[in-house]
Amino acid sequence: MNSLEKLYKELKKKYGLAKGQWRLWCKRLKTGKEREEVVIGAILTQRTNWRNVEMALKNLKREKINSLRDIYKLGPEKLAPLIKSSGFYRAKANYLFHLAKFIIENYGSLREMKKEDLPKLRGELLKLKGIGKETADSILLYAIEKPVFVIDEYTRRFVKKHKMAKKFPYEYLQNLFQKSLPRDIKIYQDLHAMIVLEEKGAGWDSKNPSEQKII
DNA sequence: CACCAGGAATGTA
DNA sequence: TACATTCATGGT
Repeated sequence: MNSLEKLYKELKKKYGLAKGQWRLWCKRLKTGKEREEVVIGAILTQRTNWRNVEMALKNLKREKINSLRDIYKLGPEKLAPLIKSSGFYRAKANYLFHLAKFIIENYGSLREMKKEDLPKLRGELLKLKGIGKETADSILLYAIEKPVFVIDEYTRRFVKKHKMAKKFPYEYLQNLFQKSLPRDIKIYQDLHAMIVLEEKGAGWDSKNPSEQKII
């Protein structure tokens, strides 16, 4: 067992089962609706805290905008004011609209998207404006359920803290995680989620645990 | 008013 | 390829 697998087991002991509320969040991904919300959240949360994203999501729900298809039909101009609280809202409205448009026009749904292979999907997502590696991989791992490890600031901190590497480019770290772990979507999701909890320190928002940001 | 929030795109060597 | 700089906004 390598050192990363050991860290994984330790985190699991700490956050698994007893304190495993975050598992509820993962289970909710079973529904297509929740997976679409992951896509929406992935864009809205860029350079913004999750609380502001929640307000935006609430606005969308109030207007009955619950799916990527709804966003596609709505258009960026009408979308922008609804997501104002998430910051950078004009840019994000465009990013999100074009992402929804891409998914709906080319695949129809996330479920259909999953049938395509990972490198092709990743390449397609990265071509879209406003979608970089972290956002693309978040969508791939949590919404489409492809085995790709997400590297974010929390992951970088984690790597530094445990002296797992001396350089920190995205692909290098991604490869480090993927070659040290079984190629398993669930493990990638679990570990990434626990790293976020661990590095974030604060743990769960007691008022609203199910909405805790993980991706 | 300063600073924060889990990025992305572009420039540069 | 890898690191530095620029851009983009509401909330507190």
